[in-house]
Amino acid sequence: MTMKLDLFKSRSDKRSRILEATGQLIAEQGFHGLSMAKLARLSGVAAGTLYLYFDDKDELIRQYYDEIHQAVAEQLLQGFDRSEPLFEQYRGLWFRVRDFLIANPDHFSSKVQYEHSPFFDPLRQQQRLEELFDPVMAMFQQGIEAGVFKPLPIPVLVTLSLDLVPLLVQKHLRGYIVLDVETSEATILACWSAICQK
Amino acid sequence: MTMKLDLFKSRSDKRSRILEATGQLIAEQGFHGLSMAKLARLSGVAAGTLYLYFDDKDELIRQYYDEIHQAVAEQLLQGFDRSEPLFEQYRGLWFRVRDFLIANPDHFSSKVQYEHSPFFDPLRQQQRLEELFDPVMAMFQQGIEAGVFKPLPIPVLVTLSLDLVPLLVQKHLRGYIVLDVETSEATILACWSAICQK
Amino acid sequence: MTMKLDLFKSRSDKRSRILEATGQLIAEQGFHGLSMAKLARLSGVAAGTLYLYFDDKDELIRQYYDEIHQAVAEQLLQGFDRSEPLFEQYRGLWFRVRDFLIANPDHFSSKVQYEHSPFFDPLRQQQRLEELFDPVMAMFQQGIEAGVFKPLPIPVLVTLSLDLVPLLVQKHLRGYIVLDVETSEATILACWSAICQK
Amino acid sequence: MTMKLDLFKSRSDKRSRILEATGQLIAEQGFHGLSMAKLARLSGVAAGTLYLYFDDKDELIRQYYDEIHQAVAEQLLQGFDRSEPLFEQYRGLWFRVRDFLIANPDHFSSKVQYEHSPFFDPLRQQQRLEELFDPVMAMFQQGIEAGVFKPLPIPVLVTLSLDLVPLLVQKHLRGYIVLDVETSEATILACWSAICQK
DNA sequence: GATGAATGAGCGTTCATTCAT
DNA sequence: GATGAATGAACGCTCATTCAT
Repeated sequence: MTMKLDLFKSRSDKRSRILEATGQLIAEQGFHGLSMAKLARLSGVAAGTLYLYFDDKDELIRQYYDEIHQAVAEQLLQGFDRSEPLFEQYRGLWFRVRDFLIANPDHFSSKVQYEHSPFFDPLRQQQRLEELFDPVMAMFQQGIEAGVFKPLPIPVLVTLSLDLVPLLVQKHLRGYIVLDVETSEATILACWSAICQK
Repeated sequence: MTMKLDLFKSRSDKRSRILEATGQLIAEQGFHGLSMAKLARLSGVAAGTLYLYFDDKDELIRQYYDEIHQAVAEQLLQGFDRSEPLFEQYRGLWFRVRDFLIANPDHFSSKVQYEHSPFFDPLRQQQRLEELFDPVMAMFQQGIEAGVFKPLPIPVLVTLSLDLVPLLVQKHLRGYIVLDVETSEATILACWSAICQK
Repeated sequence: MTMKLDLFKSRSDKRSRILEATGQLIAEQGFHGLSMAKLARLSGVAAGTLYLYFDDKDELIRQYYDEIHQAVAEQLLQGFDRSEPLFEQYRGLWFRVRDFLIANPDHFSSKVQYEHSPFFDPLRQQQRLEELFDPVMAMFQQGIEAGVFKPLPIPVLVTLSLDLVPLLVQKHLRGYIVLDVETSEATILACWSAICQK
Repeated sequence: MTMKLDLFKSRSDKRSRILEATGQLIAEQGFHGLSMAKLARLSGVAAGTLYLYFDDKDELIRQYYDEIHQAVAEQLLQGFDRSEPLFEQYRGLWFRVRDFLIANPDHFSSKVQYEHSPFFDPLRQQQRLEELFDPVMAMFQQGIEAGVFKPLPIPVLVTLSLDLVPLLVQKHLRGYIVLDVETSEATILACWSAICQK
């Protein structure tokens, strides 16, 4: 099973090719290197055609990240089994996030740039994330209700356990740490201590 | 005592005004909205004058963030007392970071945009941060040697305890959570569990 | 039959207009006065449009002079008949150069400015000239082999006979001399003495 | 005896330094690379000071070339002996021009750029040249009157004999020909044939 | 006389977007 | 639907010149 993303295989062929080229361009040249002209060339589509499928650059980028997030969520939740013990659910998710980010090293940077660009609407994003990751929210809810997790707001619990994985992977990719399985397991336990009662 | 930054009050007056305007422009329009022409207008300075004080846009941005980081480090470390008990040192720092980010709500976004821009040099940054926050590194080192903290790499301990503060403040500012003193204290304890042995 | 150049009448209409405006601008304001903004205005074209037809200013200038040189060569060699006696070939060419330079008084100055500008590549130019003026080179070769011309390097013979025409026309245009037919005929004979044996 | 120019050793020290730096800058970076800021730096003088000695850039350049031409004329006429036979006078001058241009390979290019720049006033130049090279004009006049030279206008005779030296040296420096003593002597004789009766 | 900080018009170039075909 | 030529405002940057000190 690969963690590499394979996307955009639906709807209009042109639309898919454009979004695919968007990803490729961002990966190769960074968020700032995304110009409509380059995008048209790489998509094999005329410049004007971009505007048949997307209102403007903003919309294109928004839709690109919407689809990315959708796909990422599906991939991360594949194998997420709510019937497992809480710790197993959490630990599995932690590893899937780690593996995905290591397999897609540009993803996090690209996402961060998007989230701090003028295109980004934080409220819209929050709603989508809650929908996409509803099972994860449910897991935290269950843990609180069962008295296993501390009675902190769920977003705090998420930060204490999952939000730091991208930060750790980034340090790993830059060579500041080595996030091997052993270190990961220790960190997972550390986070588990953070969110659990007692 | 205010946590609001008051910077650039040294060297040439023009240079200060330019750097101040840089901060204002990034806060108002985002990193992408920083153009030399706008900057000149807001500084009340001619376009060419910018180049008397900075070699080019790269240099200007680099120097802007160098000064910002210097000032932030000084402010965060003010009152950081290595003779206090470990927990007190850590807790005090946690609160100062929180208070600073709440008082300077654009700081984190601006920093993140910079760090994912083509101007950014991660190696140089890493070195500077270790110098600026040397006492904090020493605190973690001491905690490990005393057997209080888990024997994890220091960058991991940093992530588990301090790197999440910006994420939490961001959620606070967006209204997903309320990071009041009570929640903060609970979170501080949670992080403390994460990094401590046992 | 006019000696005035009529160029750029092929390919895209816009491209022609740009090159025509280039010539006009150089004639009116000199090589140094050629800016892309002025060029766009005079061409009746938007600034960005220039870059649809030419990669950058260098390329535009290079292509402008390539086309000019091509057209000039064609015009100067029109009626150049290798079957005529050597003297007739040479004399005819001399007059066509004179007439052309008088009809296009800015041509020489423009050419000289180009050849001393940073855009200019002397090697490339030399090759092109030898190709364009191949029949003239052949004429000199033939003269040497027939023992009519002195056994000097061809470029020296060219200088002794043809390179001075622009200098003379320049003096004529500035009013230092009057290069009428009589003076021309005398000068042609003088040059002929210079290059011929005995 | 060197043919290298040593100039500007008179009048105000600052003025000399500025003109010296002008020559150095043109030699190193070409005519186009001459900016007032660089010139000030290289002269060791403040930008504003340039305008104490010269009205503007035009004037500075004009005065620079005036002094250059003066010095060049003096150097070329050193040893020019009107009492020698005509051919010896002419031959000696030819060689001094050749040697000077080879020793100062940038001189010709710089002069040509100047003469085709907007700073240049051809009438003024013509008058100065006739004054500076008065003995040479006299030589040609004498040759005509003695019936040795063809009764052509003097500027034509100058072109036929001396104006081509720079062209030949340029071809020499670019490697198209080798202007050694032998070739020079042959060319001198060729030019002599061009200007002499018979 | 001498300074050098300051100016601002101008430079070559890019790019999101439009629209006639 | 699809094209791609065309736009023109905006970009980062340079430079001859001025003027308060």
